[in-house]
Amino acid sequence: MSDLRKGPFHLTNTLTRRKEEFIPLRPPHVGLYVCGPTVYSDVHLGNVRSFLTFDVLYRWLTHLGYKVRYVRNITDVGHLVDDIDEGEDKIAKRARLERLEPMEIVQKYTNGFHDVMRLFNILPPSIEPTATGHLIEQIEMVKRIIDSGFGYEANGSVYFDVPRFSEHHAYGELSGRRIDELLANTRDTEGMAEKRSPLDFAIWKKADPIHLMKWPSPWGEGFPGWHLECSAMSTKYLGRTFDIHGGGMDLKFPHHECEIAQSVAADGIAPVRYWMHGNMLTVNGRKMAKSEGNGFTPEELLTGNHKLLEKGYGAMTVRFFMLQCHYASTLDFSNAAMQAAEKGLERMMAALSTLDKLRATGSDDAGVAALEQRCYDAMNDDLNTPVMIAELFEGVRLVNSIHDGKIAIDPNGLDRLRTLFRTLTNDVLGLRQEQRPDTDDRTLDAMVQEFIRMRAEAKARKDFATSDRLRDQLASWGIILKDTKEGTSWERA
RNA sequence: GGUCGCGUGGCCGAGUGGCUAGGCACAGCUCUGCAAAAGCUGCUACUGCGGUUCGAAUCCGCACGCGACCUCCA
Repeated sequence: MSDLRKGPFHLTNTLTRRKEEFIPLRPPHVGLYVCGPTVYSDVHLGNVRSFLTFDVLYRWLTHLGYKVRYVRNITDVGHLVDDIDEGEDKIAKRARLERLEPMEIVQKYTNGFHDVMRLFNILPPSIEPTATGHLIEQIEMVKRIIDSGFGYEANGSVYFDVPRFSEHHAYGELSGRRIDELLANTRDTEGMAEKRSPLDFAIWKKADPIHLMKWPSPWGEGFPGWHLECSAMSTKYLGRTFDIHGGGMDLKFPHHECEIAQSVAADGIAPVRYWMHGNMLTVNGRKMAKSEGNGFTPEELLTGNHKLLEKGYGAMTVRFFMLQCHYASTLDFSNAAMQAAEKGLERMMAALSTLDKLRATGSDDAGVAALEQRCYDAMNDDLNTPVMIAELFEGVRLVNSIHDGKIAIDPNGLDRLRTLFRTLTNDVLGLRQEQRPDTDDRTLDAMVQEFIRMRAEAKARKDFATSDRLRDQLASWGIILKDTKEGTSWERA
């Protein structure tokens, strides 16, 4: 944990709405829970942003030396489509539409989700539990809630008694809601006859005979309520109280508010010490969402085959683009911003490989120690990736200047610079060279190298007409040559 | 309607009561046979109107504009 000396880590706790020093319950262990996807359709770029935010958190905590148990669930049952009482399970609905067994839907979109996570270099969690795999834990939790007096059964379903709970505990603390205001804003209570209050939410739902996904329980055949799985599974793997719970801003209410209420009701203790919420990705100022129809899938992003996309963009470009904005701010997607990110990432990755060629000839560290400290300060200040990236660009300038012989650095400084750069860009930010199938193609590379050789020969005999013709020919195929002291390299336009 | 948040230079986006990120774009210069790449230099912004202060983009109030949540959503 030597890195912890570089300063305390602060993060914004959305429960207190303040930036707080992060002190784990049982150092060096950290318990982290993040709400995962509901696997009934393809993930879109907005989802990716959220998982990316917590990926960086996970990477940073790990880098600081903490032993992180990172739990991110797969929701494979429980979300209703329409109204609270009349709705159909999302996965069951999808299964009906696609004429598949519900678990086929679950598997299909879970696989897709994992593919996307890999594409964006988002690390897998330590545990990835599913709701259907934890029915017993959920049923037990419902029992505890009933026993504590905050749950009641009605016609085979079990509801959480919000008004009663709020008489004893602070319901609405996380999202800043007041129960009387919530009641005043309640819409029509049609079809909610079973519930004592419109604010109550289902923790167990009775399944009608044709329902596809259902399990036996003390209250009859049914399925767990939507908020329950996170509470049950976080308790199982991280304990009744754990360090950090993350999720998208849009889950704050009611999902996370309900989680708190359930845990307090069942176990008598607040489940989470630090709540973290990532902000939304927007398109033309509007939240990217399935329901808005303004989302696109990673595949469309890569191919550029979508009306919002002027061209295709690599996964690493997107990752870099997102990291240039603080996680708590909204980020607007635009082609101009993506193209700027593409250029910036290229420059940074180029510096990373230039680093290998540098030689230490100086007598001091050229400011590397100070640069390192600024990078750590930025990350320790609520994961301020945009500021750290700004510092890294100062590092890029330093690398290039050393390469050009304009600045000298001593061996220790160079070592430190290499370690710093590789660690922060690869391990912490999770950036790597964009996977460009074309440039990885050995045949293509061999062909281009032959052109480069022919051009070098032409240049050697000052036949610039020929050398330029070769270069222009490559350019017309989208291959750009770059002459350096070490020779000529190439890249895709 | 209720709650919360935002409004920064051509674009994207950080940010602290005073010293005023970074990327992209643009312009000039250096290097180079030319170009690209790289380096250097320039471009000095903070919605409007009041107020607090020696001093505010940063604090307070009002106005305007935008968004999120209040129903599933990362």
